[in-house]
Formats: sequence, C-alpha cells, structure tokens
Amino acid sequence: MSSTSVTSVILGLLALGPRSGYEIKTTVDRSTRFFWAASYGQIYPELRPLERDALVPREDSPNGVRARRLYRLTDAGRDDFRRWLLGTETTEEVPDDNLLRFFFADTLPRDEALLPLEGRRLWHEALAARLREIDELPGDDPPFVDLVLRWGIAYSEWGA
Amino acid sequence: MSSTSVTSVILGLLALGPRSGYEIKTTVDRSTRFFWAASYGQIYPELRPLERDALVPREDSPNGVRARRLYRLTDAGRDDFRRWLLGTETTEEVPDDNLLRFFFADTLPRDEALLPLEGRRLWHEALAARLREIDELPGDDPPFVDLVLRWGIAYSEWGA
DNA sequence: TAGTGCATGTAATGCGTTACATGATTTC
DNA sequence: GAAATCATGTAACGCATTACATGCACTA
Repeated sequence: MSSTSVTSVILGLLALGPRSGYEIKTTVDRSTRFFWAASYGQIYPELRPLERDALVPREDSPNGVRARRLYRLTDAGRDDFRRWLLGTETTEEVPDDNLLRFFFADTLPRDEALLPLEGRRLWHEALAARLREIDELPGDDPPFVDLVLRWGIAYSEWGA
Repeated sequence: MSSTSVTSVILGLLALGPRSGYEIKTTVDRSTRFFWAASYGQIYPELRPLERDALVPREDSPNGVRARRLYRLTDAGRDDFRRWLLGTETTEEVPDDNLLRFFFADTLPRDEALLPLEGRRLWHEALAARLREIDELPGDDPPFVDLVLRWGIAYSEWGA
C-alpha cells in the first residue's frame, strides 16, 4: 500500500463508518480542511488500489434510488490503519501526520486513545527545541524576525 | 509583476539588505522554513522577471574573488514591497501571507510596524469565528474530532 | 422546468521539489 | 589533494488543484 496522507485519511474516515468517495470529500471539507485538504483527483484514484489490496471492498448500494459506491473497511484495512495511527515515524518538519493521528485518535480503544496526543506533544517539544537552538546562535536578526521565532517557540510550547 | 509569495519574500529579504540568490535560499532555510519554504527552482527563475521590471538590478560584484550576483532593491521595488506588506487582501484559509507580512514587519517605520501584526490578529479571529460556527452546527462528531476543532479554536484565540 | 445538490470520474494544468550539471574556492 | 561549501542555474518529475464531462434526483 502506498503510504501518503490520503491513504491514511481515507482509511481513517472509513474506520468511523462506511462512506462513498463523495462523502469522504465532503467530510474532509467540513473537518480537516483547515490543516489538510483533499480533492477528488486524489480521493477517487486512491480508492482503486485500496480495493485491489482488499482494504476496502465496495458494495454497490444505491441509497434510496441514487447510485453510489459505499466503501467499508475490512479487518486487514483496519489493521493497516491502526498500524499507521500508532506509528511514531517522526515526520520532522511537517505537522500533518501528527495532527491527522490526533484527529483520528477516537477510533482507538480508550486506553490507547491518548497515544497520538502524546505523539503530537513530543513533536511540539522537538520543534520548540529546534527553534530555540536557532534563536540562540548568531544573533544578527532584526527584531520582528526574532519575534516570529519567539512566536514559533511559544506556539510549540503551548502545544502541551 | 506576478504576485506569488516567492516574489514578496525575495523583495522582503532584499529590503533587509542586498543578497545573492544563494543567500536568499539560505536565509529562508534558517528563518521562514518552518512555515514557508522555497527552492532554487523558485528563486532563480523569479529573479529574472524581477530584474526586467527594474525591481532588482543586479551588480556583478565578486566577493573577494568568488563570482556572485548581488541584488539590491530599487525605489520602485521598495514601493511594490511596501504595498504588499500593508495590503490586507484577506487570503482566507491560508495563513502564509499573514505570517510572512508579520515576518517582514520590521522593514516598516516604527509607527506602521504593528499593522501586519494587527492583520495577523484579525485573520486569527476570523478563523476562530469560522471554526466556532462549524463546531456548533450538526453535533454528530466523535469526541476527538471535536477536540481537534476545539484545539483549532483555542489556537486561533491564542493568537491575540 | 430550471436550478441545485448528489455522485463518479478523468484530463489538463500548474507549481514546487529533487536531482543534476558545472565550476570555483576554501578548509581539513 | 579530497571534501565541503559557495554559487548559479535548468530539466525532469511528482503531485495536487482546477476544470470539465456526465447524469440522476430533488425542490422551488
């Protein structure tokens, strides 16, 4: 399975309940859009290989009369998703993966649900440390440039 | 002049002092990288039209012996940059422009330097309002999805 | 009955990153 | 004298957005 963010998000949304491609898109637009967006051009093509890997077998189930394809997670798919969700590959730099895991934390049982949250916190701390490092070395930065750095530091620290 | 972010950033860095393409890249890597990055593939090609528009006439000035092209802002370029910096086109959704204006605020005289900061605050408030709106309508979201929304709201409110 | 929303998909387009080419110069 | 850094640039590639094509169904 290809491991881009789209894959994980699709799997995650299907873990919350069966959906069509169209619904995946609208859900993303309502929820993660502010930090992570997706377009039909990503979603529909990605559904194909996911079917192939037996992760999401589709059921042609017309809702009322209108034709649409509902996708549902198989156990294998649920496992794959769980593996991603509990994964901790520190994707240094980009906050996406961290936030997305955070976002899907409630698909986990109660006693594990805090792990993604913890991962996010660790990432925040790592970022804060790196920014502080930069802030302390040369010293020839104009005031506002420095302010943005401080803002970044404060922002990271606030994530705890 | 094309009005992508690269343009503004190049202009902004040159407003802080003359630089070469290489130095523009390294400066960006040290400073804005965490929220806005640029590659040679963007920087060097963009320098050409900026020259054409007489914004940044280059001077072939070997530093010591090594050949490099220093770029300096013309008055016209400074004006263009100032116009962008004080601009308030609310680029709804994407925080980049806001943060970048924030970042370059110290190229402005003291009495105007707070304007970009204010712009950033307004953007934060607008975002917070929108998230709160979303948070309040349907109500069928699982707990952590809601938590992320609340996180977004808190984050936005914190920007004040 | 005209317009909007549901629904699936693909092709074109745009844009940024990665990788490469090239060469001088400092540093170890 | 080898490796790292300074320095400028371009071509290929990958990937996501935009726009388009298509058609049914609900609603004003």
